[in-house]
Amino acid sequence: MPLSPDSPLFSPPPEGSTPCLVQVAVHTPVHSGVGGLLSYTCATPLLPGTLVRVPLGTRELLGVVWEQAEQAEALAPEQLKPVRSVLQGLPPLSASWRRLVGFAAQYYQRSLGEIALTALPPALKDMTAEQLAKRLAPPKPKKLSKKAQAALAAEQATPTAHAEASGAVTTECIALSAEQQSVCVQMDQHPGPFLLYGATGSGKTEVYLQRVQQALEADPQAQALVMVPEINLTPQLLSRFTARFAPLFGPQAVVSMHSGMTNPQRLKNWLAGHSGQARVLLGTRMAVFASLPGLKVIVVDEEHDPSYKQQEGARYSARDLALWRGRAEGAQVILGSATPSLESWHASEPESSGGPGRYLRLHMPSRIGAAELPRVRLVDMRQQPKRTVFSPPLLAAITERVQRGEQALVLLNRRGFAPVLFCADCNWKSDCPHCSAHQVFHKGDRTLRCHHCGFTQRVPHACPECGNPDILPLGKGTEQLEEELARLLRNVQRPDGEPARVGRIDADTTRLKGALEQQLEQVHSGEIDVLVGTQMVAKGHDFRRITLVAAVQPDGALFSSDFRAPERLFCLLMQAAGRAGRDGSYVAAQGSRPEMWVQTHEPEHAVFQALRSHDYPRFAGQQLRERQDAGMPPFAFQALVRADAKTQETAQAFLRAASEAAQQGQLPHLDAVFLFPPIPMAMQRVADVERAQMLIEATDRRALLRFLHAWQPWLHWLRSQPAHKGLVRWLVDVDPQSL
DNA sequence: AGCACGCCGACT
DNA sequence: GTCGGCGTGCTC
Repeated sequence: MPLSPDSPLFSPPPEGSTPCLVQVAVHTPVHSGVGGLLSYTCATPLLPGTLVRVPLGTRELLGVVWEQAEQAEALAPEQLKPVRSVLQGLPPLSASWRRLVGFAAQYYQRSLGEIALTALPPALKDMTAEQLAKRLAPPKPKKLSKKAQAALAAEQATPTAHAEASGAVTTECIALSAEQQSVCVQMDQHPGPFLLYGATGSGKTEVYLQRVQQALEADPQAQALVMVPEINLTPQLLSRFTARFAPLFGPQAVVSMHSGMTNPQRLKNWLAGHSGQARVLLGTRMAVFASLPGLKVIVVDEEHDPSYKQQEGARYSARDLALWRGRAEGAQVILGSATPSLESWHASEPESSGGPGRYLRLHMPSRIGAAELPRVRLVDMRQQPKRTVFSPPLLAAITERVQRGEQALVLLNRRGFAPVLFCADCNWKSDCPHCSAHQVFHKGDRTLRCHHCGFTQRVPHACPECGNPDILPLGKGTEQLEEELARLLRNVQRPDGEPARVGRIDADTTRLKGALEQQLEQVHSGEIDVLVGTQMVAKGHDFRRITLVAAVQPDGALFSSDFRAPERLFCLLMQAAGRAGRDGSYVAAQGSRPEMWVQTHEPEHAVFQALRSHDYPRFAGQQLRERQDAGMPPFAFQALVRADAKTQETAQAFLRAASEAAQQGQLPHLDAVFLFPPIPMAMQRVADVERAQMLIEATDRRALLRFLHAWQPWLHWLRSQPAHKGLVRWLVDVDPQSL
């Protein structure tokens, strides 16, 4: 076929005077007139995925070369500026990475550049081509960090790990339980995605290790992505992965990525993933965007955890993107949880029973090492005197555990001494002047602190309204619980004759770096007998001698207006229960039985009944039926438009106007979406900003997305109107995780 | 979103 | 006389 000059295949002869045109994604928001790809000139053609530095206004920004958009934007040639520099030496970001970014941008209603540039390590942004070249030059082998060495030594000391480390593929299943083996076999025979539904302590991590190892051994280029919900959970999983894989694939094989790292560390690990040097990348939700050219396995541990949803900027769900990425890149996705999200549970309902069967559900019901699930004891607080904090039977149970040398964990999801101070004479309450919330009384440093905006004051000596010197703490926080428990147990002795010791772990006691590790160590070493804590300690930690867990006041979540509150409470309690009796041989040796205590005013509530029978499937089934009847997710799709303003009325007026614009603007799929009226947010005012929201619901996901996309320009336009002057910001949250 | 430009109030 | 408040407007 003859080529004509205007054929797309025609490439002009390399005349020095005819520069090429490149499209570049830079960090600009969708609304700004420069929300899309920007055109620049360049002396030589550049491959898509190449990193460049380009001028924008007075600034010079990092950008990513994107493929040519279908309709080349008509811009006068003299308006175009040349690319300033090209970051040579870095392999271009792959087409699949760009597709992931493109999908996320479109799905979460953000600009390409915003997603692309926040997915890259921040250190890259202010780095010249020369600095990067220097950085890339020597791939010098570095020795293991002390931590990694210690972990390595520990794992090699155990015979099974040693056998596996030196063994070949064929020996890999030796240490696995029958359940783990069966799960691995099924994962061999099915492409996924999988929902690995395994009780806490059933050995899900070992399954992850096996699957990752198998993929890495099968292909020297293969890479794995392992995600955890919280930064606190990375160290222990990292040491386990490093111990297993460093001997097999080298000391650089396992790297991590989370927001607690310094910029140079993050750059280093990102480059390790991008270059293929790192075989396993372990991190928090941000890791889902890592450049991993050989990606073959994706693990999302504790997939139900709300932390996978980013709550500012681009509000993406790392779990959902992991599923998309796995499908797009042919990588096997494993979602793991003891209490799966209802979304995943529904998606894994087999077709044979009328479900969508999109994921394969694999069940591991047994705890490793003969550990049994804790017996659940519900204490009916209606039978207790008012204001009881520790019911006598719970206190007796804790006392008994301590006397036997066992440990107990007491959970209360509220830090500080008391959630509010109160004057009985004039009804004054310690309200935050900037938020619709109380200031919390912290006895330790004698302060009143707002947990929403951070506003802090000294505790007043008398009521600021009427001068009454008797102002009282109302309600209990972890600080007070610790104090009371220490008092109640002051005459209780451990088997060694020492008095019982009470400790506390929450965001206040772990503010300093390394404090959490240190305090966990105090629990492990037995220095502490009773640990009081927030949900921070309910997740993931491997306590060996805790045989009793108590949730003191879990009822609050039952009165939430959020339809997901019962699900979240169930997960939390189930996870907390999982902290009890993890070491089966210890429990057996003690001759005791692990217990989970729940003090509640509504013991007959479905959440507690399901907890008592450890029957997640029944609970999920019942919740899903309710959701289906009410037309809620996962049977409908939601988005939230939020407006922040100086007054609630301004915020709501903006949303009302937006709603009217949608009705009148001939937007696509208007008939397929339902716009609820604007309402104040549950936390209505934060840091002197009033917040309102409007729920959008649709039964068709694509219709919802297209509608939102067409709606955006109207929202931008409205914001610039004089009528909405007081508006501080607006934002769209697709698949909101709390309402 | 940045960042400039620009036009009004209280400081040395 | 300047420093600095943040309101508009532009960026390939």
